[in-house]
Order: sequence, then structure tokens, then C-alpha cells
Amino acid sequence: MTSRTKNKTAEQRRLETVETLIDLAGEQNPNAITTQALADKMGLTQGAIFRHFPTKESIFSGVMGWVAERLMKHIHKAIKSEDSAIDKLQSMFLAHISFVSKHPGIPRILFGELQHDKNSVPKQMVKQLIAQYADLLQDIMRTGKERGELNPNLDIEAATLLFIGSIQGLVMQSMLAADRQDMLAQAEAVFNVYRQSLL
Amino acid sequence: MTSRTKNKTAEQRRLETVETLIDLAGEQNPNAITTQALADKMGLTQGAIFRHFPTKESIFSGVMGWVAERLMKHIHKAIKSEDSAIDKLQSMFLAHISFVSKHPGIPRILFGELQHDKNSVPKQMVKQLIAQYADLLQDIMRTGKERGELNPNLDIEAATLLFIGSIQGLVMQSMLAADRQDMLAQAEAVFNVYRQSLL
DNA sequence: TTTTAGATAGTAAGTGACCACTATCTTCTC
DNA sequence: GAGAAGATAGTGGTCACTTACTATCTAAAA
Repeated sequence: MTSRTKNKTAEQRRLETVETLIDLAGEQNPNAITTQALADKMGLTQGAIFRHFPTKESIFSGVMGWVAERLMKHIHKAIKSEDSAIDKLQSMFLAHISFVSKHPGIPRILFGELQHDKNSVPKQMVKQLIAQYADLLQDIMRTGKERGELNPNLDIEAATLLFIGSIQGLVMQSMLAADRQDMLAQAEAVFNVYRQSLL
Repeated sequence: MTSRTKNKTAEQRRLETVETLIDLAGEQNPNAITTQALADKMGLTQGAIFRHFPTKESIFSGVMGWVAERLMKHIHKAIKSEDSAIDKLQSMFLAHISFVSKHPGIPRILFGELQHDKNSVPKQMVKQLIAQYADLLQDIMRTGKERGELNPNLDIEAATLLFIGSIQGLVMQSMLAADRQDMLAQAEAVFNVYRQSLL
């Protein structure tokens, strides 16, 4: 062997693999990323990947775990300091957009998983993440209603769908333009329009 | 040869191929549909596909052409009979949802094309379709503003993105639930929330 | 009306490239 | 020296696309 770099521990490699996949997904179709491309970017041989993951699908499961933990933590941190429902929603919106604009591969992987027909493990994890996310939104809206901060006639389920949809719209926009620079600026404008529907 | 069925013309086969692909995309990941699966569903051999299309990608271009024509026609017909901007937008929204609920494979193919990195022909066609769609929305909103039907301070660009995003949200919801039945009912509720943001 | 020739739709059977995954050997670390 | 990380070199399967042949259709000549 000619390698001079030290071996890393299994856990380090697992994390590195997951993050490399997220990185690559920012540049190309996630479903088209090969284990070879992954290994190349990590400076390993293709076979080495399978020392740490039993299947390719399990790497995607790892990604979903990574996302679920970091995204929810990021969002909870953002809304903790806010008081009113509207402010919480706005912080959540902007935190989410800043997260995906830092990791543009993530929404692409998410959509890609949803495209599959069969209920794979990563797809189930996506479903669970979205359900958890929607629950949080509905909690905020419900207490916002109780406190008289939101329109008492607001259809919470529809408002939740609209919230998530508007994030998807921004993501799609950035995929069209391949230009994530002004995503945050646009996000503010979009939320301002969305806000009107809550009052 | 043992076949008893007559040969069809090239144009008939091209159309049939495109519609079969749309059909299949309603059930499985569009990018994972093989030319073999397509041929099977049409009762042809795999090689026969390539009598009518030079590459697999060109079939997707055919799909995008099909969609662009039918969707826009469907939508223009829906808004023609409406008067106010709000009514036009609502008709457009519901027409769009009824269209994709009749052809659930279409949004999946669209998303799938956007995932690609390189600017393939079908991806460019998707971009063009979305741009055309956004133009129509903005036209309606602009005249709605002039007539005093919409909030004069409305951010039209953001409202357009929110409109498209809300459709994406509904589509995603149907992909999660694999249940397109109540998509139209949900659509009305979502538009009612959206409408508030225009006033 | 019949014959026939050119064009086209379709079949059958590849081909080469790619890819997830594996078996075996080598190197590193403790 | 044991156990784990990595390298090397497969293997079987899949897939888009091709080549060479056959069946069918059309239209004009006889």
C-alpha cells in the first residue's frame, strides 16, 4: 500500500461518507451518485465504502438521520427566542431556508426519496421527518390562535401545507436558477406574503 | 412473425410512447423507468422504441412538449370565463390541480428533470414551461392590481412563487399519502388560505 | 384489379459500459 | 499479533442502444 494517511475510525468514516453524499447531491442528481463517485471524493477505493455501510441505501438512511437531527435542532433553537406565533413561524421559515441554502443537496435527496415507489427505510424516515415538522407548525399555530395572534378562522392544516409548499417553491426556484445567493432575500419577501394569510 | 395486429404509424407510436411513460411515472420513479418496461406496457419489444426515438432522453422531451401544450390549454380555458383576478387565480389553481391529479406522473417527471445537473433538452423545456406559467400569473396579478382587486402593495414575484409552491405542496402531500382522492378538496382549502395573502 | 417494389414498423439477439456488492489479500493501529 | 481499515480485482446483473433480419403497408405500374 502506498497510502501515507492514517486510517480513520468507523464512526468518523460513516459521518464523512454521509456528509460527502450531501455535498455531491448539491451538484448532481442524488439518485445518480455512484458509490465510486463517493469513494473518489473521499480518497478511497469504491469497495472501502462497503466496510462501513452494508448497502448504498443505508447511506441514504444515514443522511436522513443526519438531517432529522440537525435540521430540527437548528429550528428549535431559532424559535426558542421568539415569543409570538408569527415571529416563531418567521424564524422557523428563515432558519429552514438558511439551512437548505447551506446544504443544497438535502432537499434534492429528500425529493429523490419521495419519488421511489416502495417504502424504503430512508423514504419512511423522510415521511416521519415531515410529519414531525408539520406537527411543530400546527402546535405553533394552535397556540397562536388561542392567544388571539392568528385569525381564529385559519385553516391550520391548509396553512401548514402552504408553509411547507412555499419552502419547496423557494428550493425549486434555486434549482432553476442554480443561484442560491438571493434565496434568503427572496425568503423574506415570500414570508411577508405568507404572513398575510395568517391574519 | 406471429403478430396479428397492424403496425401503427410513427406519429401514433410517438404519442402512445409519451402517454405510456406518463402513465408509468404515476406508479414509480420516472428516472427508474426502463425502455424495457415502457415496451412491455406497449406490447412491443424494447428495440422497437428506438425506431421512434433516437434516445431515451428524447422521450422525456416528448413528454414535456405534451405537457406544455395540454396544461397551458387546459388552464387558459379555465380562466377565460372568469372576470376578476381572484377568480382567475382560483380557476387556474383548481384547473392545475385537477390536471395533475388526472396525470400524477407529470409532476414527478418534472421534478425528476429539475434534479439533473446538466442542462438537458427536457430540463430546458421544464424551465421554459415554468417561466411561461409564472408570466401568466404575473399578468393576472398586475391587471388585478390596476383594477383595485388585489392589495396594491402585493409583492407579485413573491406571490407567484407562493402560488407555485402551494401546488408543489399539494403534490408532495399526495406523494406522501399515495392518495390522490382528496387532493381537489384540499386544494380548495389551500387556495382559501392563499387568497388571504392577496388582499 | 392485380402485381410488385420501396419504405417503414417491428423482432431477435446481441454489445459494451456501468454499477452495487463481494472475496481475498495487505497494511495499519493498538 | 489480533482486529479493523483499506486495496485489488473480480462478478453478476442491468440498461441504453445497435445490427441484421422480417413482416407489413402504400402506391404506382401493369
